[in-house]
Amino acid sequence: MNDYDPKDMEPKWQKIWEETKPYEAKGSDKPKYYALVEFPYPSGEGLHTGHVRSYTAMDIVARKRRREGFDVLYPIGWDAFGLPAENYAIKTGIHPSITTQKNIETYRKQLKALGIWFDWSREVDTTDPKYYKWTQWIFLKFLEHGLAYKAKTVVNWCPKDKIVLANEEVVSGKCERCGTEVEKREKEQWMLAITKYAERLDKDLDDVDYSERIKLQQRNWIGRSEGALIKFGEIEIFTTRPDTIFGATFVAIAPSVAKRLTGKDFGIVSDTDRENKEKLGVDTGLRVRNPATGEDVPVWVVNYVSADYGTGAIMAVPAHDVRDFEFAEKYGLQKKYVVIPRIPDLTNPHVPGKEIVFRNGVMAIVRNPKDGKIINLKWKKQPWTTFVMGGIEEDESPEVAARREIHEETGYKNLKFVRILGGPVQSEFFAAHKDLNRVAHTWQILFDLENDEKDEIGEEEKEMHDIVWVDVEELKSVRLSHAEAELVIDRLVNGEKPYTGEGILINSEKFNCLESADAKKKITDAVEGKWVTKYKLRDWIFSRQRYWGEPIPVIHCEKCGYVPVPEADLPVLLPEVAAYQPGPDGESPLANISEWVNTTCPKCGGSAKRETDVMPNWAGSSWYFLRYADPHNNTEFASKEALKHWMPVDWYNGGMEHTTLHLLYSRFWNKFLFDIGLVPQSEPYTRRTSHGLILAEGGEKMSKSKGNVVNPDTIVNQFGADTLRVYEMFMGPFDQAIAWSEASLVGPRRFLEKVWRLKEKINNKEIENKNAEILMHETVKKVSDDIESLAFNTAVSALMIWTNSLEKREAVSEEEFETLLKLLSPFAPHMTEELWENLGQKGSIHEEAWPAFDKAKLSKKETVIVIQVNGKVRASLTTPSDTTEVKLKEMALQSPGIQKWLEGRQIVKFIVIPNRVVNILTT
RNA sequence: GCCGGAGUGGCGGAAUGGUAGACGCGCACGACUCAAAAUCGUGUCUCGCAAGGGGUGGAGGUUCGAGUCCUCUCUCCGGCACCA
Repeated sequence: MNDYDPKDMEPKWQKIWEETKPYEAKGSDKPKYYALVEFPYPSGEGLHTGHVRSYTAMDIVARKRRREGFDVLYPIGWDAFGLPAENYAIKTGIHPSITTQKNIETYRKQLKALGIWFDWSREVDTTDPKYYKWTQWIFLKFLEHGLAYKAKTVVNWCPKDKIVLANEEVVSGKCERCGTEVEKREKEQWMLAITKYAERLDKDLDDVDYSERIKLQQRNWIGRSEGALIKFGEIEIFTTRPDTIFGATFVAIAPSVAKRLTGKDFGIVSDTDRENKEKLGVDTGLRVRNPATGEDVPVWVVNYVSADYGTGAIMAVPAHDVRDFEFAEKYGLQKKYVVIPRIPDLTNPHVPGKEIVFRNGVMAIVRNPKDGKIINLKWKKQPWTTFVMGGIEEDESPEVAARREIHEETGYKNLKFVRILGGPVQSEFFAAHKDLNRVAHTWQILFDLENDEKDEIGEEEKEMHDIVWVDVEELKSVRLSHAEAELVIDRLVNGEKPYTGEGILINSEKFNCLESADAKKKITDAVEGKWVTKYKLRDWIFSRQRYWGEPIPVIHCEKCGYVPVPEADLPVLLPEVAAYQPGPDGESPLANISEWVNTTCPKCGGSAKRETDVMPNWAGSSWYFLRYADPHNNTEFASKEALKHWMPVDWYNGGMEHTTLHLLYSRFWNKFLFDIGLVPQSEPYTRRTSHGLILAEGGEKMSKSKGNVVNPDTIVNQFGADTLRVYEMFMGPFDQAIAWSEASLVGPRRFLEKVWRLKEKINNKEIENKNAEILMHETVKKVSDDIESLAFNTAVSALMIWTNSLEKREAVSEEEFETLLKLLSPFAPHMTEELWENLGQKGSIHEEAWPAFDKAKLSKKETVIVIQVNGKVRASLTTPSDTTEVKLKEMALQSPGIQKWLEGRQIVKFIVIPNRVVNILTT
């Protein structure tokens, strides 16, 4: 009975498909569909479960598309340059290409055993000279258009291994291999000017269908921001907050900028890439003019400004920037408040039509240092509790005003000024006792009581309020009648923090009372600054001092400089080396082969040296999707016709971890090739989605070192490829990380067995009844829709529900069974093909048209209506669909068990939502 | 610190503002069996004998009705991080 056995069935069909090649893209007249997954790095560990997740998902999409009438391209290849093969070569002396080819063989076998229908005739391999010839060729195009250049950059250097390390080889500042502390070294490197494309890489995201989190992550990475370039004397600074310029009390510059300016080394090292680094700085002695205030301000060299963002110089505004604040506190530099928050009192808002009256005020926080208690005033005629407060008179400083108010309102006279709590705020409220709308700029000042000595206060004041002493904890629960109470208490408890938000300008001469947003450009204009856009994105360091990569096709000649290798001489082949160790000065191992390095200059014919750096392993993957269109072309990287036919990629699925590097790099290459007229679209991918990580059973990351890696082969052997595929689709939402669960695999396996057994129930009768037919059409719709929205888990669930229902029946019609198989076939291609054959069908189920649903057959005859009384479910009712409201009301009242809820009550209202709910509201 | 995402049974997870827990795993009981496995059936949020009550991290709010919308808050995950 239970004779479902994938062991023979799966290899059998794989062999047949291998021979009939149903998966090859034809380039026919049918509409094209290009489905793409990230090609794997063929590591020694073999395929992992994450590959299966992504590849199966797109396999399902690709199969569905084919059956919807598309000519589908779903290719695969190998991103085969990379460190593991090279490190293995250093250890064993085995050439990386041998290791790589062996691994590719394994991957191929594994992928085929999963029944994924890749177009194997279009395989690409980035390490194949026929492929990397064109990677080199594209590099020469970059060079030709001035987008590849040499520059000195800082690299990670392991002094023991004498090797330049990739960032991923540096683990908490140490060499991953030998544990030696990594040093920073300057080195001349090839760069690609991706920053020239920053604006378009950002803006063009508007027009592509990437999931929001992908777009967001790319935008953050590109880091567009607008701001002003403003000259402080000879120093030009960049700021996004020109509205705070009146508070710029010094200028901070990066060490290299200081050196350039003064020729001196101040012993400060720029260290902007380490977290929680203590801020350090030295006064250069230079003074420059703040163009807004006209005052001279000091110039400091600091370690927290980096030379390569903006201009390497900033105007420091301690009152409104956390970093400047921290630095100014440490070195005792001046702080000036120029932007204050607007705090409208929501419980007591401005009354429209009433006069608006402005005042400068103070709020005095009077503390008894003995017990830490604070004075509150409890007002007698108004429901208010406040601190001591009042207006600042002409010629008064805030402190003097505060002392006067304290004396008037409390009688205390011996007070010690402690500190200003923070910058003033603008509160906006309706002053009921004066019948006016108040806009107040209020300083908060903390005083300690020196002693109890106090004068008698006036009768008038006494009548107004009582004095209450409250400790800080209680303060939080007192409902203080200040809009800014929360801010003030925070400043009192946690100390001052700079106000970095936008707000209203003060102390800014003619710009006072403007809003920040408004003031930014006005001030920039006034100081003759320039409004500019900046990006965080940096140019791409394109050199690697390694062996296993594409040689950079450039020759250096003493006379002619850097000369591109002529196109006819491409590819520059990776030479055989005796050892894979780096060169004596950390160069690539290629530097050790003098007969390869020494060559002649293509320009002047004199002696010259080859570039020994190779490309990063991001190079080959930056354009592989183009090569798939025309993988065997020997004269072009891909023909224009082929590109025009297949590009753009309609749907590209891959890992979230490639969002910022690979995805951005490949968009950049594609845009460049578009600009020089070699590819047809500016954006390579129409739609991009990401699958979630598959974690190990305990929720940790799978890793070789933890020994918790699940090998797909084991699962295929034990359960079959179809079960593995269905399981991975069913396990949870596709875009979320999820833990592997061996125990849960039996569910999908049982489901497939159940489908398998259904064949016993087939007869040729019509579909049994209307409900069965509805379920069929519902399932067709649900599965079709869910595949499009990557909701594979609920698609499988819908198939299970239908299967369970069919299984309970005596007999199943042929139409139902065939439809079920068709829907299931992209998920479980082998067993459905087998069952299809058993049915006596000619040809492959995978060539059958995708099932369509009939909209008219989706609507149910009967609907369950929920009856609520006062929002609580009290009964339910099966009614013909689309019963009218009036009828529903009637039926609801008559339905059993409802009357008792209505006894002794008056019905106030009916809420009737047809086909859903009747809610009866009573008194 | 900043920017995202997520918190629902024993577990993975469902749920256009309309019966919370679909589907699957696990578990319990039953059928079949000499027995077991497999399979099938029934049950499985929680308190309660029941009638009913409570329940989607927590506190408020909007609504006839909130897992879903709004405000605040806690926790976890991801990304960026002295970016001016």
